[in-house]
Amino acid sequence: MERRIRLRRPADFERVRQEGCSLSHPLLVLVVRPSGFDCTRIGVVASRKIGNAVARNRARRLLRESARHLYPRIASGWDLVLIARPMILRAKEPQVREALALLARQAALLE
RNA sequence: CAGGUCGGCCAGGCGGUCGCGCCCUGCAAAGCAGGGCGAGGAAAGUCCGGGCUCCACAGGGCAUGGUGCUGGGUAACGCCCAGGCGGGGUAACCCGACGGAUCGGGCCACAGAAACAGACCGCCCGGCGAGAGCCGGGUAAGGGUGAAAAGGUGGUGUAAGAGACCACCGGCGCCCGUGGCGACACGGGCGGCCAGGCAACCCCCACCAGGAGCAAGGCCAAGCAGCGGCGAGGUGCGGCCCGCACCGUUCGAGCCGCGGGUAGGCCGCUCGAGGCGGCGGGCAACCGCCGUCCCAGAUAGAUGACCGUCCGCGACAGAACCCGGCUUAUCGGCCGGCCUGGGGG
RNA sequence: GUGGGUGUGGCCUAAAGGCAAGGCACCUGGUUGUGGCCCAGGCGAUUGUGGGUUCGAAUCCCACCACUCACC
Repeated sequence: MERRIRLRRPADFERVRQEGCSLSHPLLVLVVRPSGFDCTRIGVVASRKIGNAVARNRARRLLRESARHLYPRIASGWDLVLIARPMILRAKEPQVREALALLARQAALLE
């Protein structure tokens, strides 16, 4: 997933998590807020609760890969933050993608 | 063959599709195309040591902290190598904070007479007493206590005894000789056995250490607003004092409280005490010379997903300025040296 | 990145190198018509883990683990 469509700055993360709406699933949490631009940007978070550095990297990679496959079908003009939950370490990529698609449909971002 | 011990190495492979970061080249550019590179042996814990950067410059004294057999290696070390000594193991081999207890202070619970100073039961002598025994003195062999109580055996000696004396053995101190750079070892002589342990208690001795840390430090851009109180000292060095320098005591350094602004980008940023190969020196750690290679540089933080296939369904685990060590975690596999036991030729 | 702190029964705290103490909780009995309060008795500890120093370690030293705080 290219960096230009990623959330980068700490202030962006702070704004989305303060002002956005959140939807949860056992594997992850999705936070949504209108971006004010045409494009949609996505940020990925794994806290120390997930585990050590290897586990946190694994969780972020799963979320990024799922978002990459779904990105063309997601509506434009939103900022998304994906937060990993501990259960995600036991899942494989298609399950994570399915969970993300479910949350995106609930948020009316996906068809 | 079995068991042990020491050392070194590997860390799923191959093929395909989609995807990520950096660098180079081409195109005028957003970008696209091609090529190259892309986590570890511990990247970890942050327990030590250095490089690098800033703190204006260096000095003296007192503290504080660390290390602790000897020699060597190294940029340096609390690391490594070799050796000595002590301990463990049949052995290969492993382990060791391993300087000083007559400078001084402190501690050694309980038990025990007594924990570094003395005598409870004993033994012996003298006196008293009809006697049991009592009093005074000598003694430290035997008993008892304890983790620890004036070296062991045999003799001489004695009232009873005792290194009081003698022989041998063991330990300690001093002196001399030999070997070794040295720690130390071996041999000889003398001395008295005056008599403990703990310095991972203070301490003494020797050696070492200025402070902070890449959020160091430098550049660019953007933004802002002051007010009130205390006030003669404050800052540069971290602990203190001296010295030196700077700012300040009318125009107010600094501190405290309230309030206001920013949290973007670039450099540092990877070529290094570097890897590999050869030759030479050294027992080794390691060093020198020559050749050759370029091997992550991210900044919400790049290595992943899916499919096929093989083995045994693959552990611990992710660079964040860089190196040298230590320690800890780790499924399993491969190679080699040595030791012990058994069997065969 | 740097520098501190803590770890003791289920919980909260004690303990100058010498038998790990107390309160709450829990259990049993008493008191009461019943429960609480109260009284008596009892159970319950690898002192975070592993080594070392010492005759002897919760205490001293080293390494590790977990939690936690402060600063930039």
